[in-house]
Amino acid sequence: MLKLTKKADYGLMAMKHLAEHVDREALSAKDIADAYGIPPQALAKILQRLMRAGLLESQCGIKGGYRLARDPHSISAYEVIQAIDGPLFITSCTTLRGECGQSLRCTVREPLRKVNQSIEEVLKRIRIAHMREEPEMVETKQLADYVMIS
Amino acid sequence: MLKLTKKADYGLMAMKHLAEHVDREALSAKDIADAYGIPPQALAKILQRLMRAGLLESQCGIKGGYRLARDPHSISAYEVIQAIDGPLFITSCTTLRGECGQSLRCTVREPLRKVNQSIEEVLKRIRIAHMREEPEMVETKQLADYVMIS
DNA sequence: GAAACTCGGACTGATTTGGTCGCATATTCA
DNA sequence: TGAATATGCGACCAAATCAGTCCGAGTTTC
Repeated sequence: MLKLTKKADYGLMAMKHLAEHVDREALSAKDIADAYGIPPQALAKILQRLMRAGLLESQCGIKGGYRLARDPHSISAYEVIQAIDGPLFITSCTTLRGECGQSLRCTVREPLRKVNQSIEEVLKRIRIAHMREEPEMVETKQLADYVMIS
Repeated sequence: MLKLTKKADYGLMAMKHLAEHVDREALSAKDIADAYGIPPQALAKILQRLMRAGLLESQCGIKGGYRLARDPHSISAYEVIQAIDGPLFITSCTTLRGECGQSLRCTVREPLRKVNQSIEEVLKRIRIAHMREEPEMVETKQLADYVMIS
């Protein structure tokens, strides 16, 4: 129903948290989990995925933990979500190979692919450094005026 | 993982099909299902939902079927999806009541709500009358320039 | 060497999704 | 009038996905 998984939510929260503490030492998965009431083991696996995707640096051992691998201004929500949940497609029939196995005569695939691109672009524009409770975004109504004029 | 359900896909295909045959008699669920290889019973239930949402008119009995209740230019993809899958939220914690039961200190809810609005607007702009294989859409890259300038 | 971390697969229960079945009602037409 | 063909709707089931736990590693610090 067009929603993010909880894992993706957790991942975004963790990344935002790390972005707000770039100065500090590395933060452990438990530290972050406790701060938001997230199940620690669940968050641990999520952070490992973000690590493997190159978004985080990790340090093993006591005093270890995670740290952003890049400037928080350069990390998009899209990257975080994709690292956790894999590639996102709005159409349920689309696969990585790009084809629609189910209905050969599917006629909505192409228009929805465009929608998919729009959503991707929106998510790519959102950087974790910008995620504040009151983000300075251009009113979304305005943006809509630039889509589907045809 | 941010994807439409198959039911929503089917619904959009059916609506598009009906939009292309406004001139004809009412089309039965089976007619449409056969045209795209959709399980007839599954599509029947979807069409009933679209009917209850006021997007379709139905006629019982032999020679019966479905017909668009409104001008296809006035029906958005958003309406179709919402009629089938219910209200869509990008955040997994958001409920109809608007609150995040899980993590009280959830800090990404507000930024994601804005993303949600953007997606809604995009889907509302897409009318089923416009859904062609090669839709005339403004390049999505352009639209992204209007989001998140902060 | 103990403590506190990360690393990663295996596993389980809950929820959602995709689809079917059956029965009731409505309409057409012979 | 009654058979054929529609919609209307709830119940049901199997498969997939999601959310979360468990456990046994390896690493670093002290």
